[in-house]
Amino acid sequence: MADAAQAPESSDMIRYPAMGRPRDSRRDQAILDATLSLLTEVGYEQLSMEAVAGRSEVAKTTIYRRYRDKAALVAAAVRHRSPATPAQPAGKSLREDLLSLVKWLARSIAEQEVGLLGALFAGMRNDARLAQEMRQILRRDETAMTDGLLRQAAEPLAPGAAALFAEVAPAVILHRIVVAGKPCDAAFVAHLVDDILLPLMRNT
Amino acid sequence: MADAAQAPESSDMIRYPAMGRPRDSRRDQAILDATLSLLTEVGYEQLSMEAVAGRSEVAKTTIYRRYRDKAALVAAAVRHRSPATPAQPAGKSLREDLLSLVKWLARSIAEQEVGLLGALFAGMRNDARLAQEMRQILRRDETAMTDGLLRQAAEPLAPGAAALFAEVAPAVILHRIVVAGKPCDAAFVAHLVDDILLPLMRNT
DNA sequence: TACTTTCGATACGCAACAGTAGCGTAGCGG
DNA sequence: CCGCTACGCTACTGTTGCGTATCGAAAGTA
Repeated sequence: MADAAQAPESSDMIRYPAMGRPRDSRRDQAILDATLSLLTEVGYEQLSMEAVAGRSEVAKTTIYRRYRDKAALVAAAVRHRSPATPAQPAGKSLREDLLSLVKWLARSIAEQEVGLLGALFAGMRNDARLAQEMRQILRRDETAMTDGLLRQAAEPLAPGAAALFAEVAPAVILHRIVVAGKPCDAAFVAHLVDDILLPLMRNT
Repeated sequence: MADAAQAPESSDMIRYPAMGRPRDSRRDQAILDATLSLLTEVGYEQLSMEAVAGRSEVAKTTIYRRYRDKAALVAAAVRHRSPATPAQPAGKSLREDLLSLVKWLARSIAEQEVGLLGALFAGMRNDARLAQEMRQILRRDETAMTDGLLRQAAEPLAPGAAALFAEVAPAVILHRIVVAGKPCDAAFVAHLVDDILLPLMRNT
């Protein structure tokens, strides 16, 4: 049992053998970290196994001993990604809660999720399974966030309000970053909260 | 003057010489059409010059005679794209107008813009100029749409209402298609109009 | 110690693709 | 007719990148 916990063995990972020299778990970690960071930086197509090997300071053979091919490696890295939960603010007022939540969300999307989304766009044509996996990951973050909002809100919220928030806030932020190409500064965050989110959530 | 009109010569195009056999404009058209359709199908990275040559039934040399490289070809194709304006509905009620407009917008995004956005994601890292060009194209469609809405609306609209529509509607549609991975069916269109857009625009 | 497996290093084989070059032919203008 | 260019075709160079093979050394286990 304890041994099994030390060898996580995601479903994409090639089975760990019982005999001989054991694998180095620090190399497991280094490979996944390098894959994830490169994925967000350059996207799926531009991600090369050689680059992963270089950044993780590991021989290419060491990667292929663990993962069958590039798709399996990327899937494992995405699955391995830590959830990234927002700091829960002490709910003083609904507006303050939303402001801090949207500010965190904008940072999170700009820094990480845009890269993942690029990979999603590119990969969804070639590998539907990988695309589905990424959608799951992205949704996991968003639901974790709205759950916290619903639990700690300063005002009692209608059940549909949190769902509306989850539907609208990430969408508008993403659209601004990618399509408009403008930064999500403090003015934009305030605009999103005051002109869009608060009217919607109070109206429900 | 008339001759200049027949030879559009976009800025990415290699200059058309004054002597010798003239270029065939049908080949110009076929090259740009093939490039654009392939771009929306497979994205920028996966777009190969060989595929463009094959689909347009043109030799690869004929492409390189016109465009310096792949980036110039794609930029010219994107710039050449026709605006795709929505059918303007006879404004019976604001809700009807919004329903038909959102329905058209959802179809348009699902069929074309997702592919262009994929190219945008991929290209924005390698070629900032190309990314800027694509943003311009995408915005051109959206502003054309909101202008029509503001002009023909059944109810008088606040000046901020059309801007809110342009900011929220494409964002939520895109988010649903890409992140949620669900189709924009009639139920979703009604939900978007009744639960999000109408409350927002009436409140302004 | 014998056996098994990991790990790094390097070199491959293979395919895809960008971009170029040369050749022969087809059109257009002077 | 002559000069110029477009066009298709084929072949070619150079690069990139996936995935494999091999070898020797290291590190566990029986």
